[in-house]
Amino acid sequence: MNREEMADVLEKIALLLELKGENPFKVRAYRQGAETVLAMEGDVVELAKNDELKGIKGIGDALRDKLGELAKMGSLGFYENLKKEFPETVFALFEIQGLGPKKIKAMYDALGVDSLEKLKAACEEGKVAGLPGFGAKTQAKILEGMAANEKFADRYLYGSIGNLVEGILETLRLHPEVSRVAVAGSYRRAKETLGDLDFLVATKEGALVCEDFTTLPQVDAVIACGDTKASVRLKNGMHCDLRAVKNSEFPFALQYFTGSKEHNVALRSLALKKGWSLNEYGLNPVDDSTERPEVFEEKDIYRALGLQYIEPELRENRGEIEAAAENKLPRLVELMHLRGTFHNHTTESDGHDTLEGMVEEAMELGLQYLGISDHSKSTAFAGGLDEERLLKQVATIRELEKTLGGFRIFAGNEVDILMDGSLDFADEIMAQLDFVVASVHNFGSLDEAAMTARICRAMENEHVTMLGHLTGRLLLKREGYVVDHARIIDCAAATRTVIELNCSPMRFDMDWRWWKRARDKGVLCSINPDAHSRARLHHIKPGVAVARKGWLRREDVLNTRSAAEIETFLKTPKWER
DNA sequence: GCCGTTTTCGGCCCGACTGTTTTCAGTCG
Repeated sequence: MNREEMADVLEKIALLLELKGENPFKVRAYRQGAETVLAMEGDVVELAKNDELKGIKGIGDALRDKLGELAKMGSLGFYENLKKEFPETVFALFEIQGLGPKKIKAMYDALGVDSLEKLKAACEEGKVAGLPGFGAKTQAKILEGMAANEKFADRYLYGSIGNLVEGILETLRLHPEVSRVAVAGSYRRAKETLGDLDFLVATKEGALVCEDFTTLPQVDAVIACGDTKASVRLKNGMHCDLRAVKNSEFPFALQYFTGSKEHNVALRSLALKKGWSLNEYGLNPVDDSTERPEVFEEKDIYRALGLQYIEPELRENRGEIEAAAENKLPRLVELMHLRGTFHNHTTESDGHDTLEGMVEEAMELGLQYLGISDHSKSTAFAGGLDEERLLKQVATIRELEKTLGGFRIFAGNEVDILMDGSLDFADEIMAQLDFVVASVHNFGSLDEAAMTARICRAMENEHVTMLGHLTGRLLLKREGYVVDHARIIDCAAATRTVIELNCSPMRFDMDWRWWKRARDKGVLCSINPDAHSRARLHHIKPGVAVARKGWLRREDVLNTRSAAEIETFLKTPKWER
């Protein structure tokens, strides 16, 4: 039983109680509890075992007992009983956009719908449209939602599985028969969503390492296990492969299994032109006239082909091979370059941690400054601040900052962009802030022209420092607003507005595919975690990887600048930045 | 089920949007 599994049980209880029509506040207490378990400090499993959760906000007597039972016994009687009332397959129904507990319950009671299969059949037979409160449009929306889910099926968020990957890597590294270890595939390329995981080891004992791999605690089921390859399904449902190769083959296998397919095809055809045949085992001369190059690491393969080393994040065949041939690859930004970060929430709006807690974590991360931007008043569901609370928060920040020995807190706000592109606060209020993140949170169904114009109008405001989560997308869940990226980038360049790379794992918004264009137009990026808890400040790490994927260099990222440089930047009139 | 400088009961974030209705229920954020 680990932290994630404990949180998952509470989350599932919340769903089942909802389905039973329980008091919505009780449901929320369980959901809140799941959040708390995920975000809280310390070893929550150990604390629960020893009944030391007293005083944790959001965990009361009932949840404390249940978490204790879970940690000690590995299961929870209350949950097991609850599960008996509905088949396991109902959980999948909640994943469909537009379906909530009431509708699911109505279909369950009237039609016996308790799985995706039965839901699909009921919709296709037109039975759903006939239920009271349902209609033809609802039925069509459900089918649409199911199609979207099938499209996204079995994919996972890059930013959410870092710990899982590190854990597996660590175990493989410790194996006595393993000399080299790497994670390859789309994870290594920092793709925002992943279908599976690929690990690679160099070993002389392939069969043994493969066998041991299948017994990792993260493994749920073994699909295949041979001398050079093992395939498993992990406990989170992810498909995961291990490849075992000889040490001399390792660089070739790493290059090959990192991909992308498109990059590899282009690379192999380049190799052929130079008289080599490249595959996952080696670089071989097509005829006997050429001598075999010495290859010890991946870099040597690229060198042998007359290329600069291409960082994994760039391997999408989007111009990186041509750039490498001309020695024109960018020197990419690195995590150690970050000096601070903007766009973070506190308990003043919908964050889970206090201002002090967030600052403490930022200091722990080695940052020099932190930007605080809670929600503005229009985002009422998130406890958005009105003018009075905002200015009070600014005063609190100024006072706290004096006690921090030079650590800077920049006082800002995530100000709502209203329907017409005007902003949630008047200019004279925003003028009292150090920075403003302007974001869209509603009217997501505006058409492309209206949404683009709305966002551009917001950027034209002199107080808007940066644009938050450009498309509002939620990866694997919801497409973003339809916007004209090119026009917005042009507008950002013209108005000297920074664009955020929101590195919440479900966002990574603006998308990496647009950053090179923005960079070339002189638009600055801010790598922002949009952290709603101190733990989520750590998302700047996958954020940097995705920024690298967008070809961004240190100088393209605002928050690689020192606190003093930021101070100057923010004090300079926007149009002169 | 949680919480408390109105503290052991009675609140608990609430507005927009959609599709179903003819004034509202369900979902989302």
